[in-house]
This record gives sequence, C-alpha cells and structure tokens, in this order.
Amino acid sequence: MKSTFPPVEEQLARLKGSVAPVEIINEEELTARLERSRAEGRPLRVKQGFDASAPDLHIGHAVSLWKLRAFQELGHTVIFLIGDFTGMVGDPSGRSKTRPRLTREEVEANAQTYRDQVSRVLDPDKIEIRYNSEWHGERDIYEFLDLVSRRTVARILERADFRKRLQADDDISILEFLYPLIQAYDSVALEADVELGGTDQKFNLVMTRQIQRAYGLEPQVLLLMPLLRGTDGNKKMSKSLGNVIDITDPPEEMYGRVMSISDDLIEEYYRLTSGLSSAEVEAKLTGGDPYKLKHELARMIVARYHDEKAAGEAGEEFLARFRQHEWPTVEELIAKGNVAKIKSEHVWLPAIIHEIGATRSKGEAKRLIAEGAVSIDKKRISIEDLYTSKSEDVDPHLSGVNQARREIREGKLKFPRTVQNQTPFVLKVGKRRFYLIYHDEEQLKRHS
RNA sequence: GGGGAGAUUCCCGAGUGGCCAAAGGGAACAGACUGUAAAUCUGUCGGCGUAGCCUUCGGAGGUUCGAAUCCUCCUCUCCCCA
Repeated sequence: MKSTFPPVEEQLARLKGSVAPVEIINEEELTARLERSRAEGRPLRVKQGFDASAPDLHIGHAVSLWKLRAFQELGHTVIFLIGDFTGMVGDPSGRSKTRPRLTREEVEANAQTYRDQVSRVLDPDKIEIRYNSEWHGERDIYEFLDLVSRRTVARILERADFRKRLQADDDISILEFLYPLIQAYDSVALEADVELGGTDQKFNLVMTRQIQRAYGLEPQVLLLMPLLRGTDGNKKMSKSLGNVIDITDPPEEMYGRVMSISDDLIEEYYRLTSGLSSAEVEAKLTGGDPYKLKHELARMIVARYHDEKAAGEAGEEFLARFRQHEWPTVEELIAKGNVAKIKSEHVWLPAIIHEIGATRSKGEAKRLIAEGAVSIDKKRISIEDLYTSKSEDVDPHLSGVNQARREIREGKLKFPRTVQNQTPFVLKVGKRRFYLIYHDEEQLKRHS
C-alpha cells in the first residue's frame, strides 16, 4: 500500500525550517528524492548513527532528533542506528585508544535507554532501531578488504584533523584510518536515502556518499546539523566535559543548567534548543535582558522535555533556592534520592564526605572544608571543627596504630573529631551539592 | 632493515644524581563578588588522621648512601633513509 506525502515544496520548507541544517549535501538531490518518494508513495529512509557506549542523549543531540521528528511527521521512516560494532572497535577521535568491549546485554540495555530517551522527541512506534554489528559482525576478511580497497589513503588524508595530526607528528592508528570506511558501509547496508549528523561528522558522512557510489548505490543526502556548545560556552556539549544538559535531566536540574550557561550562548541556545522559529528568536532577543531571557529559555526547554507545569515549578524552585539561598528540605532530598547512609554517627567528617562519593579522597574533602565549601545544616564547617583535644570525641574507627599515637599526644595536640551533629543532617558540599546524611532507617521513615 | 628523537602527575610542558610530590601554563574545584553568567581577585589541585610517612615520572632489572635524572634489556610513538 502506498503512502501519501505533502507536496515537496512544503516538505522542503519544513525540513529547512526551525533549526536549519548548516549544510545540505545536496539540495537538488534532496528535492529529487522527495519528488520520487511522493510519486512512488515510498517513504524515505532517514538515518542517524549513535554511539552505543555512551547512551545519554543531551539537548545537543536533540537538535537533530527534532529534525528527525520532522521527517517522521512528514511520513518518512526514521532509522536509529546504534553503532555497537564500531563502538567496540574504537574511537575515531584519537582520544581514547580502545573502548571496553560491550557485551550483548550492555548493548541491549543501552538500546533500551536510547529508546526511552528518544521517545521524548520522536514517535517510538515509528522508529527502526538497527545495530551495525548486524552486518559488520558477520563480515569475513575478504569482504572487509573489498570495502577497504575502494578508497585511497589520499582520500582519507583529506580529513583536516588527520592532516593536522600528521603535521604535528602525532600518532594516528590504522584503526582510525579505517573507521570512516567501516562507518560508511552502514549506509550501504541500510540503503539510506538521507543521513543526519553534526557538522563535525562532515568528513565521515561525505565518505558514506563515496562508498555508496563505489557500491553502485545512489549516494545519500546529508543534512549537517549545527553543534551545540556546552554550558561552559567553550567546547561542544559532551558528557566527558561535564557541560551537558541531558534530555532526561529532571526539571529543576535542567532549569538550573540552562541558567548556568554563559551569556554568549543565549542566542545560540535560543536558536538551537528552544524550538522557536528564527523570526521568533529574532524578536525575543532584541533588547532582552540576559537574565530574563535565560529564565524564559529555561522554562521553554523544560517544557519541551517535561511539561509546562514542571517548568513552572522548576522556575519557582530555582528562584527560591538561588535567589533566597534556601536549602532543599529533607523531604525534597529524599524525593530526589540525594540520601546517604553512614555506618556510625562517630565518623570523621572528611571520611563521610569521601564515603558518600562527593570527593575522590579524604584529602580533597579536607581541602574543601578548609576552603569553606562545606556546611552542615546551614552552618559552615571550618577546619578547626574537625579536631578536638578531648579523646571521647575522637572517631573510634581510627584504629590501633593510631591509638598509640593518640595517647602520646593526648592533652597536647588535637585529634580528628567525629561529627557533632545528630543525624539526620543536611550536608552541603561545594556550590550545589546537597546530601541528606542519616544513620538509621527510622530517622528517614519519620520524614517519608 | 639502517640512523636519529622521544615517553614526566587530567592535558601541554620544565626538570639530566640529593634542595623533586616534581617549575610554568591550561583545565578543574573552592571562596569573595554576582544573575548558579562572564570578568576579576584569592586559594586548592597524588594518598594517607595535623606529623612525617607511603606511592608516582612508559615497563623490568641494575649502579649508588641516594635515581624522573646514570647503565642494560623490553614496549610504544615520531622523523629521516631503504
């Protein structure tokens, strides 16, 4: 049975609207494909690849997800390709050498989380999820060499990044060289008509076109989408750089993260993440006060991935928390799961901070305390608070070896002192990390 | 296959026998100031209970009272030649 599609003009307008692709390679081909699809009643196969080993999608990824959604709404087929095979062999950026091999179960678990996340933007019933191990996993070396033989080194060296590293005498592994080819084959296997990707993927995506031609297929159309910079305003949004806003972040978190973007990013975020048309963005931005603009943006973004109500509440909470410097209540911390149990009430504070995972070492915890970054129940802890000259306050977990020393110094020097507060108490570490520390379950139950 | 250069703490990079847990810069973190922004200033930035002690300078041995620094072998990277 044949599907019907809107007129090509209308489709094109839709695909180029809202967040426009930075580049379409190329537009005539896209028009031609759309026309043919309409004439034949055959939906286009629109593909985007995702990394199987990093299954958290952020609002930068969402830029192209929304574009995929436009395709979906126009009646085309969206293929969500999970690069489980390529994820297993390595990383093309040259940063990390080899990634840990993913097991079948991990891949499936990641695929499931992808599906959940993607459904916040796309219609989950209309996604074809595929894995590139389907074809690469089966491949023998002859087929592989056949693929490799279709390109030359010079072609690969066209990539600016390789040229640069070559000039800088940096190393490039052969695997990295092969990576674009392996990836390119995915589009051959999927018979993709269109592929979406970030502009940073341009080289790899152009390679897919060349490889498709080499296999006698019509090259796919590329929609290169703009990259969103991370909340720090310097680098691209990336989990490893810690400057992300995940599409699954809870409302308050999301709101707060939007508020923390640098001012230079306001326009970029409005354009790429708000869902407004460029005319609307234009209108908003002229003469707007950055602080207000950010609030408005935060509200829109939260509403997009949660709903209006959540966005409103997140906004109010934000104001309460950060304008009036309120601490979250015990109930809120419990609700969010920012709760940590300690073994005993008699534990040295840096040990607690370390134990709950707020710092990488006790030394770091101590440093933070010295810097005035740690508070308990709204009272700032100073380094002196950590020590006592009364041995009954000493952390009893500090064992035998130290016991002797402790005795020697009794009366003269100071010892680590256990937390003086009754549990449960609220511990603040750094600017925005709060933990409810408790010792026995009963204490918690009283609150929930 | 031959010749040369190199591997330092998250990154870049100094250090060529004790003064080195290792300069400097970047990143990061914290405090002050603020709008959870930027800029700025200040501080921190291997691990331990403040003390000294432990572990770290590609890997394994060795020389030495003492090694990131010297020697041997190994691994890896880059350059030039074939």
